[in-house]
Amino acid sequence: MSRKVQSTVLNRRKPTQARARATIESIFEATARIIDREGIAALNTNRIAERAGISIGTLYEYYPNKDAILIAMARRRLAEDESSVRQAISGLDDDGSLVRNAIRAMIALHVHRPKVRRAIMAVHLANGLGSEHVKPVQEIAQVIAERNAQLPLSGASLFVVTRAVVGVVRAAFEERSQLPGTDQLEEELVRLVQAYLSTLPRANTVDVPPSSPSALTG
Amino acid sequence: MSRKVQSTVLNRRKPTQARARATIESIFEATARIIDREGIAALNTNRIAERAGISIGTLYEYYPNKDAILIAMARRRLAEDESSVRQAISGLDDDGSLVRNAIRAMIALHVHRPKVRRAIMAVHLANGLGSEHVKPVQEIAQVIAERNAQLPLSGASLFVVTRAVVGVVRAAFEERSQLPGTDQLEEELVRLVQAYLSTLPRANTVDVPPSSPSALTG
Amino acid sequence: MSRKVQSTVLNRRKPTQARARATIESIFEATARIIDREGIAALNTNRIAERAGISIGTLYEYYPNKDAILIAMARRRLAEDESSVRQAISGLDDDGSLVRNAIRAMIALHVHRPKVRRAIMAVHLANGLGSEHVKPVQEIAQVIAERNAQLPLSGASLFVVTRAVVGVVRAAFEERSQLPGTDQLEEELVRLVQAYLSTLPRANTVDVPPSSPSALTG
Amino acid sequence: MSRKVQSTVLNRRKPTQARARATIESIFEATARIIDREGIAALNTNRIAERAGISIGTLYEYYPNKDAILIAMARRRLAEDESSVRQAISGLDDDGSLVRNAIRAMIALHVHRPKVRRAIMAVHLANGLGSEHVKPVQEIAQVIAERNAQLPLSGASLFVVTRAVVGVVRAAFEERSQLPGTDQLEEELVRLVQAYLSTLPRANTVDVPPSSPSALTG
DNA sequence: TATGAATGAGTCTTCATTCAT
DNA sequence: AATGAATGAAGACTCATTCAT
Repeated sequence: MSRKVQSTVLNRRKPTQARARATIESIFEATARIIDREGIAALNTNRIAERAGISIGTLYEYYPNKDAILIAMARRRLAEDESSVRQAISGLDDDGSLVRNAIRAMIALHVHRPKVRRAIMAVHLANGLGSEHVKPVQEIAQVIAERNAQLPLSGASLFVVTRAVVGVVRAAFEERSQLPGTDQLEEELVRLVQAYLSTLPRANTVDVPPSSPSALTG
Repeated sequence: MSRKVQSTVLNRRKPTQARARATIESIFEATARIIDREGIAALNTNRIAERAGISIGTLYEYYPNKDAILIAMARRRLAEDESSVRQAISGLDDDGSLVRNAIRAMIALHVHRPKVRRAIMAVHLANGLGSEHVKPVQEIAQVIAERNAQLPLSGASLFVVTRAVVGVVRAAFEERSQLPGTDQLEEELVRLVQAYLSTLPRANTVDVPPSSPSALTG
Repeated sequence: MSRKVQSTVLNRRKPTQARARATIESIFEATARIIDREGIAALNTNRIAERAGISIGTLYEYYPNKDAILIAMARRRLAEDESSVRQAISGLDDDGSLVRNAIRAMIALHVHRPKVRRAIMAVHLANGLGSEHVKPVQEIAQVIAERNAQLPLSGASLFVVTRAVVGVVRAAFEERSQLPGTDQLEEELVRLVQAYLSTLPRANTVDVPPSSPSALTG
Repeated sequence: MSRKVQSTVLNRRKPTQARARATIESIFEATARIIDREGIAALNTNRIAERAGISIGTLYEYYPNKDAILIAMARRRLAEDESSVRQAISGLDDDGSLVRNAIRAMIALHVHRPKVRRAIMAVHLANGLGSEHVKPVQEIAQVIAERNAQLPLSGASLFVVTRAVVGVVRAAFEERSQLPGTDQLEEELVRLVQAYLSTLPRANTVDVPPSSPSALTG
């Protein structure tokens, strides 16, 4: 991305970077649209380039291979997910609304193109990037842990709440059947998390210890 | 039509059926091994035939295309899963061990070649067979519901416990990180389910919160 | 067909031969039906056997390969064609009805499954059996020549009338458009042949010298 | 986008188009050669690409499948045929030479690789393109009709002359036997057509029987 | 004679990727 | 940087034919 650092004015690269960003955006958008409408089996680099309005050569100027595109999309999504949830719980105190807000934010993440999310996350995982997958979760957990010093969320417990929520949300969007609507889903998930946390051995007397909603994975 | 006229008319075709079953088995096993060792990207019909010790023509004698093999495997697995969990909870009363046993059985299902399970279930799902996917869960739920007449498990609640457990178990075997071992996993899941169920509005006064949702999918 | 000549009574093979004839018939019929309904591209030996109600092994007991079946069909048809036309003109004198009857007979040949006729004749031709293709024509020509000693039908003239009629009839059944019906076709063909023959240099004074209708090819 | 900026904008793509034309030509030529030398059974896309000196990928860049190549060849041939015959009769008056010239032109069409012509036309027909097949004939007929306003060529008559000529010419090149040479063929065909036309009911008193039916098909 | 499971060479076709312009 | 024609390895699938029973 920066091999040929030009010696000229700094703002001369701005248009270029802006253009690059636009190109990347069009690649991502084209990829997402194809997955969403035609399925991942119909995804190929030539088609991506075509739909993105660029040449196949240009595509390879930006990404060395097909998987790189999906992985980049997954990474960006993961980052966005983390910041979304972070923002949703920012400024919130440990008053019970923390869990609810985190859950609501997580559900919101899955509303948009769940098929695409699944596809890019699958590739991300299949490429051995499982660790990156979990990182955002971990980090959100830290935030929450800092705010609830007295909550001794063990690794196992954290894992369980976290994946339980993710699993339910994912399933809700995958199985487009007559299953719970978004609101009811939120209600039940909050109940699930609260119930689970309330059974955890407590360090002290805090009443309602919230959880790590996080678990942005998949 | 001659030479080896077998004793009965009935077993006249038995050797053929036995052979067919063996061939199918070898196809499944070869497929599983390839997925497990080389990843699903390395899976192709020629290789399956080769590893199965049959010709590519014979392979297509049994299955019309590659996906058909994966789908057949998924279906068989789903059936086996259902019967495993059914058996695990058979004869159990609603004394709390029901939930634990169901969960233990479900965890056990994922121990064996989780990578293969994921791959075949993904194809199964991707081929629009989501309904078949959910059926076993539904059926196990019936069994449990019959045993706990007073438990008013709403559709949404059933969905949530069910998918929560599945989600956690799946994640545990997918993310091969420093996550909970099998025993701890069981412990936490039982806690999760019991806690959730105990918060549900009850029809009557029964103490023990029942129901293993099982959720054998995925 | 007679490797193992049994030493027993002669009429013992009769049922066998009858059965063989029936089998061949079923093979021909199955082949024709497939070509007619699904096109020659859909024709394969396994399907022929299946539709004929015999095993693929039995099929190869009768014909050494796929083309042999088509060639046998073509030969049989050619023979039938010849005898049909022969019969149509048998006993007819050179009174003008000869041409008409021969033409009518030829048109009749094409009414039944023209698609099949085309397919088998193409294979017959493609296998270098062009000479057999022409033979029936030649033979009918002899018959006619015998009856019209004074008509000096040169080889070229014979070829031309013959193929002209065949060409028109074939086209009429191939191009299923709004083209002439069978009756009008006959009328025009008779006119064509009569007109052509009347221009030929004559040996003597005969008024209306008819032609060789024959040309059963294709 | 740079380096060799060609003079005009227009010819900017000309080299590309010229190359494309050359590639198509090489595909056609390779296909024709294979059919001619090894028969249509030996024709496959890999071999076409090889003989054409291009990669199989490039072949599919130009044509989506094997039949498309044959159909394109047939269409081009049909167009060439039409223009050849049109040119042969252009400027000719209705003096008898019109028929002879049209026939001569039609015979000429079949001199070059009749085997190839047959093969591509068969595929063209088999793909339900029969209407295209007949169109050139129809159009030439119009030209002739315009020049012989008083000739009331009925649909049936037109069909008959037309297919008769085509049938004879085709047979002459298909059956490579001891049949008429090109010159004699022309002679006989002219005689055939003239004779037939002279028997048609005439609108008025014109002596010379006109009309080359042409019939470029097949 | 009949059977039909098994064979595997042969084809078609796709698509990620390269590179000359 | 951008282009897009060309590449060809790879993979899905067919079907004529064989042969053990």
